[in-house]
Amino acid sequence: MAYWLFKTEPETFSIDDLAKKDTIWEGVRNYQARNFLRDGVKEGDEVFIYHSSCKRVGIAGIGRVTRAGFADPFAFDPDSRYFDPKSSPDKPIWYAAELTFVRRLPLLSLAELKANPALAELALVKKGSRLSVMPVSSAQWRSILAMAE
DNA sequence: GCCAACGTTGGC
DNA sequence: GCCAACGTTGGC
Repeated sequence: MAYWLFKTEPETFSIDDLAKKDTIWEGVRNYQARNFLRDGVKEGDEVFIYHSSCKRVGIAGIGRVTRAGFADPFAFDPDSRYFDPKSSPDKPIWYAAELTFVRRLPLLSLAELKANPALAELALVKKGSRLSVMPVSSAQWRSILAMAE
């Protein structure tokens, strides 16, 4: 089983929303993140949910992948803001995953995460990183969970 | 709201 | 293939 970190703007979709309802993580339109969704993310993997662009940025909880490696259906919907006419069901460009809620964590702020030397290699804390889907090693996962205790 | 960092686009 | 212009992300 692998671990990941997904970013979301809580005003759009938060850990509280995930707690209410399973969701398709759609609208990832960055090729590096797409590659992780297409090739890396598998059913059963666990995911830190990170709240970005808000008052308290940081890791807010955990989800689990219930379905992975399928084409992002929103790319085919002309009415969606994520519509991409270059993507088709035959040759999809964009991929999605489905998540279910596992649990909340006491918010681990970005500042705390940055201050932990064990997380220096985490893409999230690297300067200028804007990846919205990124891998988390099992060692990093354990370090972050330990911070939440 | 500002702006730095990064990704994408398109002219040449 | 280069690179300037533009758009987006995301912390502050």
